[in-house]
Amino acid sequence: MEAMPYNRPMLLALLRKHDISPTHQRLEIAQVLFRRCHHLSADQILVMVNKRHAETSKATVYNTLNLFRDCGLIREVIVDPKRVFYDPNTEPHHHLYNVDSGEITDIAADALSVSGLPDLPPGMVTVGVDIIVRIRASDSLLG
Amino acid sequence: MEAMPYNRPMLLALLRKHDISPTHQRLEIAQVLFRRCHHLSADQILVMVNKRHAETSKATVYNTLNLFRDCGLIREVIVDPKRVFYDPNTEPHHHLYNVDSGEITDIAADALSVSGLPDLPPGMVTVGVDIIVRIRASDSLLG
DNA sequence: CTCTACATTAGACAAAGTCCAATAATTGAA
DNA sequence: TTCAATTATTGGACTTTGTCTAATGTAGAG
Ligand SMILES: [Mn+2]
Ligand SMILES: [Mn+2]
Ligand SMILES: [Zn+2]
Ligand SMILES: [Zn+2]
Repeated sequence: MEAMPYNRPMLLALLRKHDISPTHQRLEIAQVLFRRCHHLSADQILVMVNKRHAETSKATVYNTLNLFRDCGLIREVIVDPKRVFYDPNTEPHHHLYNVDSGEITDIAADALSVSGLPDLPPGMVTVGVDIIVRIRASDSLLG
Repeated sequence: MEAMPYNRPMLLALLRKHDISPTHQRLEIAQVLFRRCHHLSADQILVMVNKRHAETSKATVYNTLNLFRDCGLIREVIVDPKRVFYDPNTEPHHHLYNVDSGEITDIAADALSVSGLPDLPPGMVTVGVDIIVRIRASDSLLG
């Protein structure tokens, strides 16, 4: 896994490499996504990006996340029916999901192996294999 | 895996066993869920249950699905950010998800093995491991 | 600097799901 | 069987996540 780009020049180069016009808003959103390698929802990103000055709209956050996703810069993590999380790590990997807190943690793909995947129907191809390990505190309700 | 209950008496017994009052609406919903062992969304169930006569409200469908889920009669399948699917098969198993058509197919748990799951943080316990194999037609866009 | 293509925006809209307070059904005890 | 108490159902308001649109703003090639 390569290092994440931290600073403006690196982010700018990253966007240019993907033929994305590096607007102010896109750079701000990229910075939030790539600086700390977290799993964030659109709403969390909207708040973070407008922390200093309100300068990015909800529509732009969604536009940008969809653009970055389509370009393969980020990927979606579907673990919570209430909202999508965006993951700056596009290397194959899996997730630990704390169902109480909502916290999402990476599991390296090479730490983990799956065998016995079924043959696909003819003419079908695998887009990806997502493994989600749902965890909770052992003393929480039901425990 | 045991056979699914088809008819009214069996469904009635199933609900009673879980201390669920077997109302007309709950029996209709159970019948839709258990008769054909599909993965259905709340909206699909609402439509199916009201096919003959409109007799069950949206609120009741959601109430009932949440009740059945809390009782362990069904489980949720989280693969599509747009809606939850409900699965009458609560045995451990995994899913093939056709991202184009939305079709969900079961993968038997014993067909498949995962090794290398990480140690959990102390005091944490696994609720479940979900594996989703996302597939599409090899000649679809991008293919 | 100008022009054009592209990006951003507010706010309307849509869909999934929850909540509420009024009504209706179920149930078990009398 | 009756009846009161409990529990379930309901329409519709509400919330949240996300998309769309048409008006405005901006970037950057020439
Ligand atoms: Mn939802
Ligand atoms: Mn959604
Ligand atoms: Zn991740
Ligand atoms: Zn299933």
